Amino acid sequence: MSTESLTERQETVLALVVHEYIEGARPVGSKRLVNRYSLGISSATVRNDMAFMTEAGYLRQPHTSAGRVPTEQGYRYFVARLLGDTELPQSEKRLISHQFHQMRGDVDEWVRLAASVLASQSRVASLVTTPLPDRTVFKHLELIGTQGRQVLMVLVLEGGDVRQQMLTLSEPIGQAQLRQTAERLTGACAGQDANGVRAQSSRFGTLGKEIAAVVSESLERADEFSSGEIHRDGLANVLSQPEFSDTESGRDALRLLEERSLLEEVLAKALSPTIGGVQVVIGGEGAWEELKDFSMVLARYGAAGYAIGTLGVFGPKRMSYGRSISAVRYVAGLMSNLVVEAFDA
Amino acid sequence: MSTESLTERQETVLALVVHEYIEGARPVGSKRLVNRYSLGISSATVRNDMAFMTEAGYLRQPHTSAGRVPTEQGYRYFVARLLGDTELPQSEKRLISHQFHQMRGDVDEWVRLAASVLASQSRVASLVTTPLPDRTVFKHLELIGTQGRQVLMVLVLEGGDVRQQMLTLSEPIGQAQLRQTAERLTGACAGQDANGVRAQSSRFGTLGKEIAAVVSESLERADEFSSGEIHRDGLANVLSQPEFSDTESGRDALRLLEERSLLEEVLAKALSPTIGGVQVVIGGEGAWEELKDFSMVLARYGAAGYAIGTLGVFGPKRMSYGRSISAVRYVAGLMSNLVVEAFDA
DNA sequence: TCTTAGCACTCTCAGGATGAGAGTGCTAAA
DNA sequence: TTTAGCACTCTCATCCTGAGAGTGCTAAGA
Repeated sequence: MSTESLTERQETVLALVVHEYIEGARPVGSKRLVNRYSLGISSATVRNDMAFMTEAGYLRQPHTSAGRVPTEQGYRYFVARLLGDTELPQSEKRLISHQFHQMRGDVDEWVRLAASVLASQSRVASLVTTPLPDRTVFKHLELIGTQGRQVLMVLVLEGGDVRQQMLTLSEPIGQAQLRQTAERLTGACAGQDANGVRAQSSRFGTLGKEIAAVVSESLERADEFSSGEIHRDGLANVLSQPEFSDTESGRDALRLLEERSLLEEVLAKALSPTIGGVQVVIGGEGAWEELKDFSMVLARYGAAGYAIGTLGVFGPKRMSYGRSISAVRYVAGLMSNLVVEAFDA
Repeated sequence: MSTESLTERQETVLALVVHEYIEGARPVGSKRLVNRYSLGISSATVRNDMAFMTEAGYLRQPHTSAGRVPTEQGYRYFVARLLGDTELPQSEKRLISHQFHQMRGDVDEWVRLAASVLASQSRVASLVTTPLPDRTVFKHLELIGTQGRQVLMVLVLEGGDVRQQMLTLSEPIGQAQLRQTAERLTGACAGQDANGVRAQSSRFGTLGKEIAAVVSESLERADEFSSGEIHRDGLANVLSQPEFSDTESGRDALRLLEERSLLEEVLAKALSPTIGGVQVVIGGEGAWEELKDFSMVLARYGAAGYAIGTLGVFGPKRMSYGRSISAVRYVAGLMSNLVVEAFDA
């Protein structure tokens, strides 16, 4: 686990091992490397470098007399220092951008398309959460009586998000009074967050207080980090990866992808709350034992003051980081534009 | 493929073959049967019956001198005539019902729980769509200006469903006029469906006509059978089934489960629009070639005049139909109650 | 007429043996 | 420092083989 740095030649070898292993999914040997890439050195020299890097923790041998496989440390070094700034080819970008412009639908449709694009570009599984307002601010309230004491509350948030909720009032109230109360609340609380609404609460009558309590609670609930619905796509891609060909591990991979709570935790903790920048989580980074065989490439999208969501890909550690990173970066950019466009004039 | 009926003894044998094959996942032989179940006949007799039923199309031999496996026809006969009315054990019912009552959340949470329960009960994958109003009737409209010509339209439907949509008007309009128009439209169109709204349209001014067009279009869109979001759970269960242990077929299964359009088609066509009653789709029933290795057990839930959704399970033809049917029936019942409760006083 | 014991035959599948291929570390020479 | 050469190791696809389970058929029994 020493962090001594590598010579230029060693870096080349490391990069080739990572590349070759990602392509071929089997341990990479010295001879294979010199045969396929005409680097000007012999296999014995490569062997020496490999031995050094194995000692230093960048490579690993599955068994004596097998080729080398990158360790997590090796992948990290590769991603951080050897993988240049990758970009999707122009043609791909145009194609994707076209698909996004083709579509004029609701948020769910964007999310679905983003997940689909990420999955097909990265060739692993993808995750996209629906965007949620980053600071939940009240904008408008509507109360609609149904029958008896049952009332439908429609809460419009800054940024255009809408929530509906059924309330049971302590006594039946007519539509006229409901409307009046809703207008009063809207007038007094527009632009406030949960605490602001609570602060205004004393100004209202019984019904107003009752409603204000529900509203502030709802605003508060939204403020806790809840990632919204998580859309997945490309699950089948993960099963194509040879490391998950045996039933056991394939099932494990799927189980992780289905487990909402784990994913939410990773999305929340691994990503800095700022937008822009792609985060690579390799083998759980020591924090998540369950993820030790997996990597994720994640990014936030949206814009501060509007709404924020998360998207990314999930696959084996042996994934094409270049492809994944560039796809995630590009799609996050597109989605951010959409969020801003949709909520702006 | 003759449909001659079977003797009582043959039915017993068929039922046992189906049962044994579902449990053990390997072809069922005559000796095995007489050893494990003390039916009062010899293996030779069983062999004769098996030979007859193979001829008649209920059973199949994977190869000469292997045991028998039920055909689709065999499964259908079993489900229709031999599988009695199955019910979940009381203890399970209580447990599930408890989970549902525990939860006081929004529709998405119900859907998630239903999918989770179905998956764990049936031990295959589950699907649950969000409930949608069965006839889309306008109830209330709200227009909220944001900036410039951009307006957020909030459309409340009978039954409590809410949709939001961004509009770009042909010219900027102040909030006061927006509000007035919304009120006028609400007054004139409450209780109408898409055509009703269109019929009223001539009574409004320019802005009113513009909005009414969007509203009626939105109502219409909802009326086409769109199944809403499809929630899945228990995908990993499917991979545990031995028939999907090899990579190829497991991936196929997942791909089908991910394919929204196919699932929507099946849910729409296979199910009668009435609620109550569980439908079993075995091997695609000739209509869907892709589903020839799979079975689904489906039901609608909700209530006419409120909202309707679909739920069910998806697995190999060799699935426990008894368990699946009883789980689907019970969960559909619970969900129907929830829908009615939520939208009633 | 229906059932069953017996028999010869078939087919699968798990387990063991084997050899080719790929890779390694080490040593000694350039 | 690099490299050619060598002896050694480990995997993996392939082949072989025998046990086990199952079948259909025939002839005898109820």
